[in-house]
Amino acid sequence: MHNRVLLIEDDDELRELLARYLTGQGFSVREAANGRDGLALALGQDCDIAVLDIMLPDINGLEVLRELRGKTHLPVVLLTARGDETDRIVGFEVGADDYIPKPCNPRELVARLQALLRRIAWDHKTEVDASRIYGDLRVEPGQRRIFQNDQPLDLTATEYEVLQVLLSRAGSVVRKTDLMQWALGRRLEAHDRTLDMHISNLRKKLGNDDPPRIETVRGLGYSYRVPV
Amino acid sequence: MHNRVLLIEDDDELRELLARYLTGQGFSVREAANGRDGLALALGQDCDIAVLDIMLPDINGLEVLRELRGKTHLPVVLLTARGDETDRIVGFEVGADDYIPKPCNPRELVARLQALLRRIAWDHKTEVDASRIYGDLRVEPGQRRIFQNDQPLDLTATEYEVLQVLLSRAGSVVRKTDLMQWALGRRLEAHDRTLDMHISNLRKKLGNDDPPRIETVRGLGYSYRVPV
DNA sequence: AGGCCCGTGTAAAGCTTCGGTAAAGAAAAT
DNA sequence: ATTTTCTTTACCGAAGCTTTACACGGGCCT
Repeated sequence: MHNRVLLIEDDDELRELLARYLTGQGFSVREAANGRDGLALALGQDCDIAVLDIMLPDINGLEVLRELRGKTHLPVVLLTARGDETDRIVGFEVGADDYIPKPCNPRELVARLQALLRRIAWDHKTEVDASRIYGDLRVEPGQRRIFQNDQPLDLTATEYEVLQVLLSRAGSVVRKTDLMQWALGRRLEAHDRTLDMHISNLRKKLGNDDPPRIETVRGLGYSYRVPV
Repeated sequence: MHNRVLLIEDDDELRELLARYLTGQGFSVREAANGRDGLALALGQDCDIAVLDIMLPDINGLEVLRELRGKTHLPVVLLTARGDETDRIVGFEVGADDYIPKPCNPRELVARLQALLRRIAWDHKTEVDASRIYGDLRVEPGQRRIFQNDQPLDLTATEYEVLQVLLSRAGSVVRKTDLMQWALGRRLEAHDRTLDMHISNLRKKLGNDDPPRIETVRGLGYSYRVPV
């Protein structure tokens, strides 16, 4: 639940289909349409697992993977054309953790992502557990705690999720419907004020600064003000 | 290198073919032609990874896997009939790490085995049998005992498992469902309070300190407070 | 400008789910 | 058979999620 997937796939239609499906399954998805962007995002520490198409317009997927492996152990699932055995084998050799042939079944993709994440959880301590810092806040995913100037904030489970999502996208606007899906795991229905309440409570716990750390973007959602 | 693979497959021809190929690739192979033998070998601690056919003459492969998961985290690659999607998804849910459709390409099998082993090698650093110390507690896996200030705690088998899992992840939150699976060897069903009871008893035996050594993370699980 | 609608902030109340633990029953070990 | 351990049942209190209600304010229309 609440894992962050990076989707590197140039086919817009497929990418958006998968993104929608993964989001519906509780993943927080970020997307890249080419190798360069994908690589940048993957190195940005803001995802737990990557799905990487081999056929990309700029850099070859395998090259992206090789590049990535020089710097991180981020788990990677390759998307390959069905039957292209060579790519597969090379992919594994370069350090992929899994591959799925295209056209792929989304349910299977989810199952594989979860199997991989579970295996990592068992074996312990990878990037998934690494702490992330945003200004005076520090997120400790292992403890599921967030510290402000090294003082743990007393957050409820939901508040932790909401804030963690906002932080992982610090500086950009998170739409309410997405925030709902990622942090609460369900659809935003009309007249549902739940999210507003959690935001309100979070602001209180973060200290009601001016300007507020969590900015309201009317009609859209919220955004954590990027720390200097 | 020289990893030990357990091959559980009833088709003699296929099994021997794979065995020969894997051996040629530098694996040390042991074989089982049915679920019962396979299970016994898998629990014998003498292998690093297992390849498990779903269709077996005696016990269903998924059943073998479920049984196995109660006791060990041994990585398992499932062999399934091509296209049988249900088996796959169920397989992942029961805790498989990967699957390959039959008829399978041996090169791909090797690639997948190696990807899995590599992932584990990265993540896995701790030795299994060494005693570990957490503050005033000392875990002796050999004796299956835990000492507090060099006094052995009088724990039951289950309590030992629960505490040992919590300790091995000290400082991180362990989800109830995982704790159940790892320590009790079965799935957490709704309204099952067994785990809560063991925690309650453990707290009593550890001395009901304040703040408690075993913290409750509401809605998620428990976490052993990391000693200073 | 005035009025209206809609989205938002937040206090307070309602309600559900979750967790602690005692006690009883079932199962396993001795 | 007896003891130990594990599981189930039941009850309670508390945590925290959601709903309700009302207030505020911006944007838009006339």
